[in-house]
Amino acid sequence: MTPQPTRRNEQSRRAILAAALELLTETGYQTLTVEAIAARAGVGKQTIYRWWRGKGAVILDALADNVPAALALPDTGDLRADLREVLRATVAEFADPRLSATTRAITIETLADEDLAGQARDRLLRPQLNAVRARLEAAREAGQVSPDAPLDLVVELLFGPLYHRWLLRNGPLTDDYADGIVDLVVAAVTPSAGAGH
Amino acid sequence: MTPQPTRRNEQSRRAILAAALELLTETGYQTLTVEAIAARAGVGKQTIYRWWRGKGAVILDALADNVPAALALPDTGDLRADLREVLRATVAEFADPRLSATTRAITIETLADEDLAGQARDRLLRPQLNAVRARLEAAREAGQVSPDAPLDLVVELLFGPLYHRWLLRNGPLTDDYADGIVDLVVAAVTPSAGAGH
DNA sequence: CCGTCAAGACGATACGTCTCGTCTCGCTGT
DNA sequence: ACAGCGAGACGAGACGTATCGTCTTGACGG
Repeated sequence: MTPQPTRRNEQSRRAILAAALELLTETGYQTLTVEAIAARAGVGKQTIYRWWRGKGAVILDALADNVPAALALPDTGDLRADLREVLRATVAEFADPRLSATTRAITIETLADEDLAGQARDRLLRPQLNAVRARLEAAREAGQVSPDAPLDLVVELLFGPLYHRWLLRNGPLTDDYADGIVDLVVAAVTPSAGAGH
Repeated sequence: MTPQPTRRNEQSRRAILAAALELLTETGYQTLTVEAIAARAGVGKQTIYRWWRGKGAVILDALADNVPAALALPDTGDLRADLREVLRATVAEFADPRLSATTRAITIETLADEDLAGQARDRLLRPQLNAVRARLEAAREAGQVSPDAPLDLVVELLFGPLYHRWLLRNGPLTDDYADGIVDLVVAAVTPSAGAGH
């Protein structure tokens, strides 16, 4: 039933993932088919279905391969400036149609397929969120953030509105928008403001 | 080319929308087909394609019919309590598998089809956000919110994290989570805290 | 008034196309 | 020889279009 991974053809695997990424950026996710991936990769369809559950799993694998396991934020000592930089970068990524299409593709798959959601969360989303959380922890130790601020929640407060506006097309994604989010969140967690309940 | 709306059969229209909602809750969005809607409604396929562009448009119409054009939040004078109630209600809706499936369906369609995104935004999302914004304006006039707080952004700060966690399945949706968001946002906009940049 | 009639939406269904995922071939490398 | 491989045939099922005869509607003439 289950194929033996030791006999797997590494060349075919790489060709499939590369072809999937190419076709994704060329034609978009909706029109992407497993047969097209197989043809582009010079591979039989069955080789894809033998190792993946479908096109969603293939694309997730392809995207996850290009994401470093652990990434770190800059730490200039100025929390507001560092957060602005991260959110502005995310805004730029979402505003770029090419990159946006890629991210949107895997998000659709996450919505539709609960099994893939876990992998997408762990391999694509969490590394980004954890990096921001680490920066917030450093700020907390520096006394710039209230000691009892729920940092996981703060991270979601930063990225949640961004994803919300992007996914639901609820407005333009600009640097001013990113800065506005940062200002509000920084105000919420600044010690003098009393972020605790 | 375009059919005349005056000659439209109201019974068929209602039967189609009702059948779409029924099948949506019974079998889910992925397995939902236009042919099944037509069969359940006792209607020809062409009658659906005559008035809608596809199953996404049908479902959007069906959902929008059940949403009041203008809804208002409770105003007890306690901003924090009122916001908690709204976010707790939203959390409950997202946590309920039945209701969640319905909302998720139209969200998928919004992701995939840009034309539908506008309608979904105006008919489903905006009424909810505007109601919260109106409550925030009242709070601002009462001096509970900083005069220069960007209210549209504040609304997104409330709902963004909720949608983010729900769509990407990034954690459990609980009342505590809703309360935590409200506490942070209230801290960000409270006048003494200085929400301005 | 009321019968006639054309326009057009209706239910029903056949049709071709597309994609999916499975299955079946030889072929190849170990 | 055995298991994965490229290639592609195959059935299932959904899509969107086309076409059938029927039914409703509203305008017009007697």
